[in-house]
Amino acid sequence: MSTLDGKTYHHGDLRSVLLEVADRLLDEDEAGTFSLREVARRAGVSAPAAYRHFRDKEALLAALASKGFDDFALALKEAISGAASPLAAMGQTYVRFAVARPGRFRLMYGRAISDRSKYPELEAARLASVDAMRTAIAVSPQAVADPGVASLKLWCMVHGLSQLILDGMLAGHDVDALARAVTSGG
Amino acid sequence: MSTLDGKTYHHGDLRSVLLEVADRLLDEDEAGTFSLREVARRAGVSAPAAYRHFRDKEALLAALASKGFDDFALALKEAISGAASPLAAMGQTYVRFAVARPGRFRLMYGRAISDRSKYPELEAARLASVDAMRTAIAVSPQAVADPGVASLKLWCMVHGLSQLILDGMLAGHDVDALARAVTSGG
DNA sequence: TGTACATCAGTGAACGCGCGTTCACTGATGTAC
DNA sequence: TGTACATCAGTGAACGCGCGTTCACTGATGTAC
Repeated sequence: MSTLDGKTYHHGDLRSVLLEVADRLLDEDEAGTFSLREVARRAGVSAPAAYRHFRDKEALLAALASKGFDDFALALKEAISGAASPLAAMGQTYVRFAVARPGRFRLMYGRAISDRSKYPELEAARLASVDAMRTAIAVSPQAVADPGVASLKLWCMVHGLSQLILDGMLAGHDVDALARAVTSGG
Repeated sequence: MSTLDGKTYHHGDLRSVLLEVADRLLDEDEAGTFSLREVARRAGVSAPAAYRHFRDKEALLAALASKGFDDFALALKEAISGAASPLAAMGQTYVRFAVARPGRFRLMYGRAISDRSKYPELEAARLASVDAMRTAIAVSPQAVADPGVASLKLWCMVHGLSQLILDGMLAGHDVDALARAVTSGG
């Protein structure tokens, strides 16, 4: 049952392994254009094996993106809670998250998944991260006239900054400094 | 020399035609993943013919993106000049430009062109549009403490908003209203 | 005005590639008795 | 404890596809004399 390298014919936890491998591939191939075959290859498994665990390639990407949003929401919540300036903390965390793993961020927000409504858990995970951002406004010590507009602005600002950095439009600038400038009051 | 449909063996202006066709394709295929072959097909020409006019597929994309930034800079300048609120005008124009033709916007700011430094005219065109944005701050009647930070914020905000709209994260909202909210003072 | 010739801008065929996915299959596992 | 059998989770081969690009070519054009 066990082969020399400890693998069995039945893999045991192939689904997790495929997700891990794909997640790592996102760092090599930021466009997220890696192939299912490549994922299977690196997992040491034949390509069709993947179809035991995912309906198709997009389903794998969706699972990956969901995980991304889960991590994202968690990171945002942690950063916000107890921070002297929740806005700044949130902004910095947002941008750092994007910059740390551009491929993952692009997958989360990009159009690689054509119809997000097919993946309810993905939408749920995404909304949890939106919620975390709203919280940053709500718990902010600065009084805000219109929380709705304020959080929209904040979101646009940190998202725009992240995208511009990822797309190389702000090369040569310090990421944290940019994030700080953008979330500074006013 | 003339065939029935008015075409000659030597096309005359194939380069322009290819660019036009590709530009139109950007509207059908927002990801910009259309193939060179498809462009040639629609231009009524064999695929290799394109190589008389572009080094490779990326060169065609770069030419397309350059044209996009030219149009963009022009639109921004026009919107700003003489506007009561240059900031709002600029923001609205930015977002409208993105929303009007998502494929083109994505090509301009995305990573379809892997090494932008290979296309100096593309960078020049892009910088012209950045300049237009700086102008919006400079000519703004509101006094601004730090024009550098202010224009960074503005840019991030309108770019982020554009991206979020294009990525379907703000479905159901009115684009102009969003743009107005985001560029409103404060 | 005619002609020889270089050059330009197309052509169809082909190369090599890797993809997503399906198929019929087989080895491994778990369970009922 | 043994065994028959259903089910699960892999396999290799294959399908059909379209891609970017190169090749040797040919038809069209422009120019020098």
